[in-house]
Amino acid sequence: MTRDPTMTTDLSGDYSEAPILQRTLHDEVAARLRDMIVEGRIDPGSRINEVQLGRSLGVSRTPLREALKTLASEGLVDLVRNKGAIVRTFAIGETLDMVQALSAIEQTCSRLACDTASAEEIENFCSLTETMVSEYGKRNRLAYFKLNQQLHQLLVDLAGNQTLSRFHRTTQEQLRRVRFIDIDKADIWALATSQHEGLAVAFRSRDKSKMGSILEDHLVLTLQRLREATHANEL
Amino acid sequence: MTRDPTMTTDLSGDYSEAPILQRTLHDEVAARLRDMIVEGRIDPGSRINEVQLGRSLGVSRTPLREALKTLASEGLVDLVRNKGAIVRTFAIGETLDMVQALSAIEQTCSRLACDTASAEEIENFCSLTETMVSEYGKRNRLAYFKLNQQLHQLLVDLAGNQTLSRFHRTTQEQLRRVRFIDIDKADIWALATSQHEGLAVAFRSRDKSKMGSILEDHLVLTLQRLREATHANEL
DNA sequence: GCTCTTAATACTGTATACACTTCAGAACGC
DNA sequence: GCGTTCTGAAGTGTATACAGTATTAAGAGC
Repeated sequence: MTRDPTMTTDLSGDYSEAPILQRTLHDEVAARLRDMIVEGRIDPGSRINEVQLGRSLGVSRTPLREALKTLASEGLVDLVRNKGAIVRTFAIGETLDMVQALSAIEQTCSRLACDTASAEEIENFCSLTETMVSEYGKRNRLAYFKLNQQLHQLLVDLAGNQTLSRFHRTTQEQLRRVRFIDIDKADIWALATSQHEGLAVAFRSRDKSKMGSILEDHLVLTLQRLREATHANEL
Repeated sequence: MTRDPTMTTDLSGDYSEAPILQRTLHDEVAARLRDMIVEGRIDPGSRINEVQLGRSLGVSRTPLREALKTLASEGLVDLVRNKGAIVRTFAIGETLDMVQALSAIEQTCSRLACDTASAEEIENFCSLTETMVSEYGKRNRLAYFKLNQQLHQLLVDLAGNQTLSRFHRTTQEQLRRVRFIDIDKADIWALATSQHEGLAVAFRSRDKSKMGSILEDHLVLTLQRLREATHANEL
């Protein structure tokens, strides 16, 4: 018996699924590094000095190196033999690729979700949309942004395909790097919001092709926004 | 100057892009492990003993653990604190998810490729298809199988979206685990082959919707095949 | 002054050592 | 006999040590 028996009896109800989340050091380090890279606190293209970074994080090289392997798999750094980890520079093209990929997943999933989602789930989606619209009404960018991301992910999740959900999640995560280039112009913001409203309506009537075309429009809008932003502000 | 000058002058032509491929130990180990898992040489669900496996591979725990982090990111193993790496068991549902995801990518990419691929590239695709069909004529399963995989990947690559290509590649790689469940029945094999022929024709005329519907049929066929196979042979 | 060579330094790649957790079985009480 | 506690072994998590490679700077030759 590894746990305190009193605890065990306390939990004897049905709490067995509690995740508890005991992170290891390399997990923690990976998370920290991910943030640092994504938020641009480490220059893209720069090499990562393991001893230096390890010291600043207060860990030895071992968990740090393990974390770097994870980040490499996620495409955030490149690993070069005898040079170590190099923070990956995202070409504009790659960003557009990622956005396009996200949209492709969402379009596929919207079709699937029309078949598989329960009425309750769809209502949930719609009410979340409403919340977002109301945040738009208040011009609350941060709340809007978070809800927006949540909605896109929810749409994908409702298709019930774990593989696609995972891919969508990691890609979206990586895009945090460029997400500060966000809704600049009021008219574009308004348009995006109305698209979301349309999406919810189409979802409620399980209209696959309508959802598809709205998402396609949404993609075009995003790409355009990105291209404009990147002209001024080279990544 | 790090290299022997005579070498440098020898290479002064235009060989600078040679990949050379100096793998590190953890890369090598990751590749080996990937194969072992994918080919079922390590039982799904079993824990991986680091010292034991390291000894059998002739490496210390350090590169082995680093390799495991990579495999974990790829979803081949789960990492549990104080228990180490556990070979992931693929539920049937997850396999179906992956197949569906692959098809979704392919459908999206076929549409994109119709716009972006050059005539030459399309011809290349068509001739590869012909090669595969001729292998089908000889009932050469292995060659057929390889070409089949190549064709699917090529179609995706022709869309020119790195993100989608990468995802397609890793997912296909993971599916090697269940690919031994392959074309059992002659009629299904014939049907799949004819679908490929149709795909090439449609691609030549850049007929997006035709390609989409063929790929959808192809998916249905694959799913059906998988379901039948998995009924008999539980994974 | 410039280039090439060479030596020293810094840093990565790998192995080993130590600490802590988990698990299994023995010892013990009842 | 059954359950509980303790103890030891086994194994993972992390830190450190060592080896080999790249890079920088100094020096020699011209």
